[in-house]
Amino acid sequence: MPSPNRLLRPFFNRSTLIVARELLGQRLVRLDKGGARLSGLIVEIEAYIGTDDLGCHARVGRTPRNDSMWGPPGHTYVYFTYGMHWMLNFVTERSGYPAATLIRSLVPLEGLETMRQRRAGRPENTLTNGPAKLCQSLAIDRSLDGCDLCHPGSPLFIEALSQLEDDYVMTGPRVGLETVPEPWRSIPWRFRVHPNHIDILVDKADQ
DNA sequence: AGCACGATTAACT
DNA sequence: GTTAATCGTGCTC
Repeated sequence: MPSPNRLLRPFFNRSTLIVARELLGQRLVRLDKGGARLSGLIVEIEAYIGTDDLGCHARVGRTPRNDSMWGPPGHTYVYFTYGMHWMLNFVTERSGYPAATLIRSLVPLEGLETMRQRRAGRPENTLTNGPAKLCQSLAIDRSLDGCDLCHPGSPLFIEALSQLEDDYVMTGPRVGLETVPEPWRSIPWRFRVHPNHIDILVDKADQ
């Protein structure tokens, strides 16, 4: 059953910075085993753009690991790091150009019981407030690498809500790039929903 | 074949 | 604030 407001290919086939900015406040939906809906609002996201970006995995060229990032927009790029964590990205821009957005944090909306089970023993406020934590709660791993967000019936997609006003968007340097040379280390390609606006956003999404 | 390291997290002082 | 966990990946020999 196609979702009425699912974001489609043209949305992702644009400048990565625009896509990242506009994904803030949108609802990420994961159809779990059995079809149960797990979802959350995207409140933190980062952009990784091309082979010149020394913070981007594509800096080493096309490899089996980062292959999805070079493919068509609107697909996932899911990778494994630190020997234990999965990370979720959405591929942007034209096919052949490697760029993606890293989903760093969600506010959980649906399926919290399942998320709690997968994050057993951890505090309630740590279900999806980190790139590896949200992948654990949503059961995202290698099997979802290359998944087409725009394909009807896909187990992962974005439901469009209203666009966030600029007043509620914060930008800054990307996280975890301390060893990356400037300007890439400090370039403000991290986007967040202002903390004071998150409750309002959740209330609107609940309507 | 061997090596150094990572778009992180949790547990520690 | 510091550090261990843990292994796939890409690089060098």
